[in-house]
Amino acid sequence: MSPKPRATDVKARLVEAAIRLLDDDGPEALQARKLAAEVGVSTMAVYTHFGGMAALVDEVARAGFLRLSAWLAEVGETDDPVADVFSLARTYRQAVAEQPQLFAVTFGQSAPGGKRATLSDLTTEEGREAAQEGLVAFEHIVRATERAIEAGRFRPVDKYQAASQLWSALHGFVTLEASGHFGPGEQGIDHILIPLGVTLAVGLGDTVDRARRSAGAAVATWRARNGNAGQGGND
Amino acid sequence: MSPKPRATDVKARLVEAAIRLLDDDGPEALQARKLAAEVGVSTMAVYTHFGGMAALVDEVARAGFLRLSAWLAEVGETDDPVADVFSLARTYRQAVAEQPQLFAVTFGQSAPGGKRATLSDLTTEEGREAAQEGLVAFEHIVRATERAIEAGRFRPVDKYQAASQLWSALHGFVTLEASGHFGPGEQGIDHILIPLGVTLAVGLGDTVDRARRSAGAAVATWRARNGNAGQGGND
DNA sequence: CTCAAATACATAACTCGGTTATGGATCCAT
DNA sequence: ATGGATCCATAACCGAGTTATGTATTTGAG
Repeated sequence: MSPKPRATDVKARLVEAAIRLLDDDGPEALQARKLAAEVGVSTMAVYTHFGGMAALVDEVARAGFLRLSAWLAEVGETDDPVADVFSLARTYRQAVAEQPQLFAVTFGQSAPGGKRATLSDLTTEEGREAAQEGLVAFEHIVRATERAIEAGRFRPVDKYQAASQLWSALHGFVTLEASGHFGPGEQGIDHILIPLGVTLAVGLGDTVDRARRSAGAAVATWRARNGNAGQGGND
Repeated sequence: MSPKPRATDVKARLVEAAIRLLDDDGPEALQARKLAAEVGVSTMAVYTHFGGMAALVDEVARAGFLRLSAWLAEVGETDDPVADVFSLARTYRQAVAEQPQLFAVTFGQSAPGGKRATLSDLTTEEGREAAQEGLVAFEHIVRATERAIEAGRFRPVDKYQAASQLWSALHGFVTLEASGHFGPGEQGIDHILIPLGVTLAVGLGDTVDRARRSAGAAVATWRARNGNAGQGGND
């Protein structure tokens, strides 16, 4: 009745191979034949486990969100919620910068086959799950925003509304930076992202002075945690 | 020596058909055979005029930027530069909302074949031209920002830097909205985009009061120009 | 322990879509 | 008019997703 499938890990290995090949060789590496060869199985494995390439790609997208959520979760909370917002932004950006191909898929910018119109009308079940994971990542921003409001740094507006503003700005920056605007390396961070964060914080109610100090605190935290590289670093 | 090619318009007709089919049938309609059939030629026309589908798609992307630039140019300038920023944002959003498929291609979110890693390493000549057109669209935002600084509404920061902040936020909002977040219809505009604009304006130096008035003025201008629909409009 | 059902997967063929090879028709300059 | 180049129709090629089919292996039941 319920012949539990053998505990092989072919499914997981396919996704792992997909992510690895994706970052190494670009989106065109996301091919059933290549992945199957990499894992050492036939292309049929893709269909028994996923039903098709689309679902496998959605699973890769979901993996991106999961990785992002995990990374954002590591940021943690300090007693300066605005600094935490900056840290979340820096982390979000770093994740995308380190695995641009993966997040291009995750954000639907590079769907092999040109599918995926909007996140709302996703076809596969895996796709809907991926969208859910995206909301989990968003929750981290909501939390920090909420604390900033509670701390009196932001005006008492709806936290989801304020968080959506921050998310829009952050996501837009990351997207445009990944597209090549704002120059290579860390340029965009100093010239655009941090000033953008200050602008938003001030616009949401913080003072210029406190916002700048929080930005500086986040930078210090970042350097302490990731080494003070990134000066001449080309990523 | 210079056998000027016959003045047929097959090339333009192919791009037009691509845009039309794209909006009607989605990205999967961007196929050499479908386009050729639509125009009434063979697939070879794609290769004589573009060299391949990739270049044709880049031309479609460029058409999106051109359309966006043209639309933004129509906004014009009033004596309230901050209101003009709101109007530009509203227009930018509207263009994407009306032709989401086109701009998904333009912004590289839906490249048939899964190409296009970053805008910086575009392969085809058309692709580079498309990127150039994107900068033209950006210039409209720079102009309005510059005038806002000159008018004393924004602090005297670098206009490109300030405009990049606005652009990031705007582009992020539009992208996320097109992905289905912020709900359908005009919801996102009232709940997120306009508050986001106020936040940014205030953060850049404007007062809350003046920023809100400018937002209101832009809304009034928009309604006057496009009819006061959009109340229950589902786009 | 045996057996039936279901799962996992190999092999190979099918389909669709981008691309290329080839040849003919048309247009322009000389 | 004629040579060369462009445009494009026909048809074949090729890569990649998918499907058809068969087999082995695992699982649960008796």
